[in-house]
Amino acid sequence: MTISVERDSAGDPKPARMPREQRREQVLDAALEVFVVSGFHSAGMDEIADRAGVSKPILYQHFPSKLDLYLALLDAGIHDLLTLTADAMRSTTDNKARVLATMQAYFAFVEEQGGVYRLVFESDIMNETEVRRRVDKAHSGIAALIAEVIAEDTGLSNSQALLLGSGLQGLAQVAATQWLKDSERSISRDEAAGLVASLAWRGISGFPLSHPPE
Amino acid sequence: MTISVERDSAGDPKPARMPREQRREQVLDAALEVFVVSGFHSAGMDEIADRAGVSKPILYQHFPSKLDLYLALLDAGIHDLLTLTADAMRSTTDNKARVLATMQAYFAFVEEQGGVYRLVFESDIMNETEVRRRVDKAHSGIAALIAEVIAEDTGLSNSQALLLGSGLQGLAQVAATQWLKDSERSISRDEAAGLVASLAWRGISGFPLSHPPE
DNA sequence: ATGGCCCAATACTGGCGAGTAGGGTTGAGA
DNA sequence: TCTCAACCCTACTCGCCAGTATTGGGCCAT
Repeated sequence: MTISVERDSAGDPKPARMPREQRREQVLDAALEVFVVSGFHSAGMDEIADRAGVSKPILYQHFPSKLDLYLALLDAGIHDLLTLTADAMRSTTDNKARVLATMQAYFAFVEEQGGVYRLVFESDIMNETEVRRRVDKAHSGIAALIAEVIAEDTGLSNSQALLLGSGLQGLAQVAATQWLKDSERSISRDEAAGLVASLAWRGISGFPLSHPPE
Repeated sequence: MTISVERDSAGDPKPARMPREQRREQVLDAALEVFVVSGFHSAGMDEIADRAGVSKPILYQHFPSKLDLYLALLDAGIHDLLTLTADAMRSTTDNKARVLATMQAYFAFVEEQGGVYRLVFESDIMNETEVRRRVDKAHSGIAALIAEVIAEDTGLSNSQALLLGSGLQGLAQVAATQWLKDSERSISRDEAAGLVASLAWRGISGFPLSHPPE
C-alpha cells in the first residue's frame, strides 16, 4: 500500500507529511557527515546523495542548492551553540560559576555527535556572505554575553569588555577543539573545561584591582 | 597596488624585462592581495596574473601550481609569526613581560601590511593536507612555547600546560583579529595588547595555588 | 638592413561538479 | 491482463577555471 499521495504542488497549508520530514533529516545527517570531513568545497552532492541513500534530484527537492543545504546545517549548529551557552549563563548568577558552565558548554559542543562544531569554527566558505554573516553574528553574540559579565565584575569600558569577551570566546573555542583533537583523553572533559575556566576566571577577576600592566 | 610597468630609460610603456627575483616578488605581492580578499577557492589565477601585470604562463614559470603559490605565501606568513613570537619570548626572562611581548607580537602580526594573517588564521583550504600540516605545526609550536612558560610558572602537567598554551594562542589570535576588525581604533594597539596580556598573565599566574575550581 | 631566435601574450583544452532532463519500473484501476 | 500514471534513478549538460599549445613581436648578430 502506498502512502497517501500528497503533492506539494499547490502547497499544503500544514506541515502534513511525516515521511518528507524524516527524509529531510536523513539528508541532513548525511550532508553533515560529508561536510564535516571534507568541508564545503571538497564535498560533492553526489556523495551526499549516496550516503543519504537517495538520488540527487530528491536531494534538490529538499534543498534548492548546495549552499542552502550547508546553511541549514550551519544554522542548526549555531543554534546548538547559542542554546548551550545561553543556558550556561542562565544556570547561575555567580559569575565564577558562569564562566565554568560556559566553558563546559563549549567543550560539550565540540564533542557533540556529528562534529557540527567544524562548520561553526572551521568553515571553509567564510567568504560566502551569508555564511560569514551568521558565524560572525554567533561569535559576536557570545562575546557580548561574556562582555556583560566582565563589565559587571571589572568596571572596564564597553569596548574593552568586548575585546576581552571576544578573546575569551577564542580561548574557549581553541582550547575545546584542541582538547578534542590531540587528547585521546589524556585529560577528561570536565578537568579540561575546569582548567581553562579557571584560567579565564582568574584572568577576569584579577582586573578590578589592576590598572595598565605597567 | 597599481601595476608597476617598469619603464626603462627611454620611458617605454612596454612591459619591461625584470630580474627574476623581482618579478617573483611582484607576483607574490599580487597573489597575496587576491588571496587575502577572496580566499584560496574564489581566487583566480587570471586575476592574480592581471594584478601582477604579467601573463599566466609567466606566473606558472615561477610557481608550478596555484597551491604552490599559496603555500609560498603561507610559509612566509607563518615565518613572520614565528619570528615575531620567538623574538618576543627571547626579549626577556621575566614571564610576565614575555606574555605581554608575545601578545604584542600577535597584534603586530595581524596589522602587518597585506593581511597575511588571514592565510594563517582563516585559511579556506585547511582540508588540503599540506596547508593543514603547516598551520597546525605553527600553532602547536607556539602553543608549546607558551606551555613551557606555563609549566615553569605553575607546575602543571605537560598536557595541562599544552592545553592552556593552545587556549592562550587562541585568545591572542581571536582578540587580535577582533581588534583589527571592528576597532576603527576605539582602543590603541598597545592598550589592547596590554589588556589581553594582562588577562592572560593573571590567568596563568594564579595557578600554582589553585586546584580544580569549586 | 634583415633574418632568425627567444620570450611573452593570447587563445585554447580538458576535467570537474552543480544542477536537470528523459527512461524505466512499480502499482493501481479497469 | 492491459493501460495509465506517478515516481525515482541514470545519464546528460553547461559553465567554470587551472593549466598549456599556439601565435605574434622584439632584440641581436651578421
